[in-house]
Amino acid sequence: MPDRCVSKQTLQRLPAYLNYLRSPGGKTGKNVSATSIAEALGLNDVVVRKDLASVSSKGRPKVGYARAELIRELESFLGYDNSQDAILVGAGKLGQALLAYSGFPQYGLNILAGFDADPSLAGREVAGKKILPMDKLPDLCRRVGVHIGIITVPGGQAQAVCDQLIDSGVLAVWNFANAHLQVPRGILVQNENMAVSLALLSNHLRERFSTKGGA
Amino acid sequence: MPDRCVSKQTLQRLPAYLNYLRSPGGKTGKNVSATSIAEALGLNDVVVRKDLASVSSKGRPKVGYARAELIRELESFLGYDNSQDAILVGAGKLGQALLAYSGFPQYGLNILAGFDADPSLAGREVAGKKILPMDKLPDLCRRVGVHIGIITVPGGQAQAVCDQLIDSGVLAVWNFANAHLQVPRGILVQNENMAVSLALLSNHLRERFSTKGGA
DNA sequence: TAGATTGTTAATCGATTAACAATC
DNA sequence: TAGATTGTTAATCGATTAACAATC
Repeated sequence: MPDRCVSKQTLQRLPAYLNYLRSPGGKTGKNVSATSIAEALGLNDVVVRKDLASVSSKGRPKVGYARAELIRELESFLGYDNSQDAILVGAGKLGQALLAYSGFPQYGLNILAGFDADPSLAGREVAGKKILPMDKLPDLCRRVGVHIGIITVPGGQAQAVCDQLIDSGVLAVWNFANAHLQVPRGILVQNENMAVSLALLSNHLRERFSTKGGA
Repeated sequence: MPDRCVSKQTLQRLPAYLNYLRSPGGKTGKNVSATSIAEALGLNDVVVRKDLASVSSKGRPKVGYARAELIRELESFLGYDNSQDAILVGAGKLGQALLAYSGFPQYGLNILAGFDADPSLAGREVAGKKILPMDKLPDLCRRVGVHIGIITVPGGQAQAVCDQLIDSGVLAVWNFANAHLQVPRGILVQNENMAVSLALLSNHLRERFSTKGGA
């Protein structure tokens, strides 16, 4: 069995491999080599080979990997074939967009419901998903065994919501709020931080212009 | 003047420092030390000190940094005080949510308009922002000098949209589509890839349960 | 002064890359 | 067989951490 413990870097590249293998744009033979994936994605081929080795052990010299099987192995490794239940807190614009996004099941995420502190939102539905009042949260989480919580509240409320989620049994938090969340050991916070992305974009533009102007 | 060329890792941490300094939760003295920031965010203090040194040179032994000035320096370094124009392509659910998001100006991003290939969307407004047909894109970008393009179309269309953006003068692409984009040298693609985040969440849960079950 | 804090220089760690042996 | 491709072992690179000197 391949090693289940991979580096964060590897884990971040695996979805790109899967995406490439699924895309109709790529080469369409029965087999696919790490080398060709590397070339298509602009990566070093040894990196790809090492990454694939942690997901599959079916690579054959000269032949490569069986495309269909590698896809299945990646999907399984990434948990796409084993859906996890999640709940979302904060049914504002972003929260509703996520509730309505139909692509998550494909990635093994099943959002059961949204929660919001605003009582006027309670009872509404977004894309067939109920928005419930906050006091229903602990019960639902514990009863169903929800382990993933999605935070889409304003930054100031994020920590309180996070604490509540963890109290209710959540083990992994997907945080869209611009806040640093304090959590106990063993709980994962995955920040989807737009401010970080924007900083990288802005820095790229500044560097480009300063280079052009300077040299 | 502090060094303008910082590592990607540093750049990713700077917004967290700024966020912490702005937050009312933190200590509220006139001065703030790298050590205290490090402690609050769970980072090594030398990392924070090195990061801050690339943004400011006003740190004083025993005293630390003047909070207000450090905030200004971070904002300036991150480009929050120097807004960049952007356009968005793909006015579906996610696209509309981003168009409507009122927090971007705070981060120096100003979305001028949305574009969509669907003619039935053209002419609509979302939060005061026009949705325009695709054929208006090149002209607007060039006329205004837009350098940032946001892609929120389905994966299959992302590369074509990306090419069009670059043709129209865009230098940095913020890609929300699940697709690997091929771009010429000098163009930045910043992927906001939900699949990657979900992979990290899913992996955490798997590891937690396998550890619990195994040992 | 004494001690907290800064900034720097050296050591450690981990990831990437390069070189190579194994194999279909 | 020959050559493409895999997987592994060693070398390189960069980031983090540790140790230390400087200073208000």
